[in-house]
Amino acid sequence: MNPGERRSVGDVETRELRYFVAVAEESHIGRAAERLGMAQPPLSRAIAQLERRLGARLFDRTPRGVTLTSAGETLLREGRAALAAVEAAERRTRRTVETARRPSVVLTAKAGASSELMAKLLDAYAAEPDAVEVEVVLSPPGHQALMLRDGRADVALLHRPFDDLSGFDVETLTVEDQVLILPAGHPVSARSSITAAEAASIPGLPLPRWPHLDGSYPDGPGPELRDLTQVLQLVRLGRAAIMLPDSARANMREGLAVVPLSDAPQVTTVIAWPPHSTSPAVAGLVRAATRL
Amino acid sequence: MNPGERRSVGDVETRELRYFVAVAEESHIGRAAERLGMAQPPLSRAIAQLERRLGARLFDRTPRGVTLTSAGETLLREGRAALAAVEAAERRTRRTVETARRPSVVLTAKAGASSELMAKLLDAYAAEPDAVEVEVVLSPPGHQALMLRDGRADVALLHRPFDDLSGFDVETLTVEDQVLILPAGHPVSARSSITAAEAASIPGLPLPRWPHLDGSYPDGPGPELRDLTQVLQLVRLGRAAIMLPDSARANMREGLAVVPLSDAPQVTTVIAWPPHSTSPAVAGLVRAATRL
DNA sequence: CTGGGTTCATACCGGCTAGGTATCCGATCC
DNA sequence: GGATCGGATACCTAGCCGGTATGAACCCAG
Repeated sequence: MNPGERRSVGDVETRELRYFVAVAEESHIGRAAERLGMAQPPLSRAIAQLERRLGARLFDRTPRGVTLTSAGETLLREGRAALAAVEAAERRTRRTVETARRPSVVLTAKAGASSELMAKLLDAYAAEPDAVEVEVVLSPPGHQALMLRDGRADVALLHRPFDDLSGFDVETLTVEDQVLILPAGHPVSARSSITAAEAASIPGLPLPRWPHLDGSYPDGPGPELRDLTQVLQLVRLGRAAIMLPDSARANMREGLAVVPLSDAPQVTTVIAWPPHSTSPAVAGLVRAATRL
Repeated sequence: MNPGERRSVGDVETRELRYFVAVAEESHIGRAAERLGMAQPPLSRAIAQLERRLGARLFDRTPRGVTLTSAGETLLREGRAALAAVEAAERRTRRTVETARRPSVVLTAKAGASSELMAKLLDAYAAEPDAVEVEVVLSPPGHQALMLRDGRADVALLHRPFDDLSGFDVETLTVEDQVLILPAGHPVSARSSITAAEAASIPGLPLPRWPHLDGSYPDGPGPELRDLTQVLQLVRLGRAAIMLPDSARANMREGLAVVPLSDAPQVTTVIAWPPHSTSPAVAGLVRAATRL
């Protein structure tokens, strides 16, 4: 074989994609190399080689690091999806032998939400004749879809419009309006309804900020929080307000008031699973969920 | 670094996936090696190594070749999807620089169908102010979804329930009933409707068989055909009948009769595109399509 | 039962390439 | 203008990937 053709154009390896994603996320080859546990020069070379192979400049080199070109942005988006798919293939293959020994199914849901729905779902499924063990993974908001994509979970409870449902098969479970939770006795709590825009600009009651998937926080005036109970405590103390789906009333204690939001999007809870799933346990969970 | 850990568990390369898929498809390591342009021993080793890494036996070795285990079937399904995703990442990245020079969008549709819809769509899109060149790729039935998945196309016209739409964003364009096309003058052509089961068992008029994605044909009595005009000719000659969506009447000539099918599933034509598409041309085509 | 054919596995070897170290170049900032 | 930071280049080493030769297990024919 011609040495120049040993690696035909159009044959990107996952290692290269991992390198690329690391560099893109760090915007810095040196730091990315450190994160990858390797030296900077080979990483520089690998990126350059990938750029040559793709016939596209992926980064603009600046004195402070590197920034993505538009081609790079495409590769970041698509490459992440591709890496998730490869990881999913790997995990699900491993899982196949595991579940053959002892059948089980991994269900993931947002920590601290849908607990009532979840309980009913688990009960309903457990009543099925061929029910297997359900491993429940409660992960931080927004991670459920990722876990489903990369094979760490078999089924997930997701929420429209917050989660990205693309690529999944879904079945709708509940649709709820959103409400604004604020301190009991606050003047606004007397109102019969409020708009999202108004809710976001109540003097002295900023909406809290939630972390992104990578752990960073958006800019804004509100407090940075990751825990729902923390937030509710803060609301009780008169330091914040928060928009939540209607079902959140269930977990509420004293000291809080509720005002319906007139124009906030409805929150849909769905059960989602990867397409082409062959697992009877997943099918059973979905069946149980839709029967609720 | 410890030599034994240079390649951490959980780090499958696309090359390995390609090897695995080839072996799975050939059910024969030697033939797969030939197809891959390599010798058999390294391929054997690569598969064994992959099995070790995944901790799962992927093939049962038989004296006549190899057969997939259940873990192998999982990896075949998931691995194909992962490879398509990697190829998509690569192609779309290349495409980004190409379309920056000269904007264009690749639309794929089933050869020999939807021609009227297609014409209207192209006209409607061309009328948009920022329309770009549309590269139409007519591919054999069933290939459209694949092309969309691996990045060879940007948008596709697909048909429920024939195409697998999972993983795509879609917008429904038309819904049609199916009809049975048979030779004019045939006794059955006098009926006002017919069931799919009846249509499949008309004496002397077998339904033709269509090739699978890999080019092989399903078993059955009907003729093996890949071309719609061929089929219609055969129908005219009184040698076959065929079930088609209602819109196929448009392309029909003399010598053919049409009987509505009472229980065949409706055929939905949709325009589909990969989720997270950032292409304004794709958005424009979708907009134009939904306005039809 | 025995010999040949088929198919995958093992043994061994060579070259490519991924990764390491040392160093350079270019830009920025005081 | 020197110091610093960050990426690129040069060069070397070793591991791995792929090739050839051969073994081992099984099937089938006679």
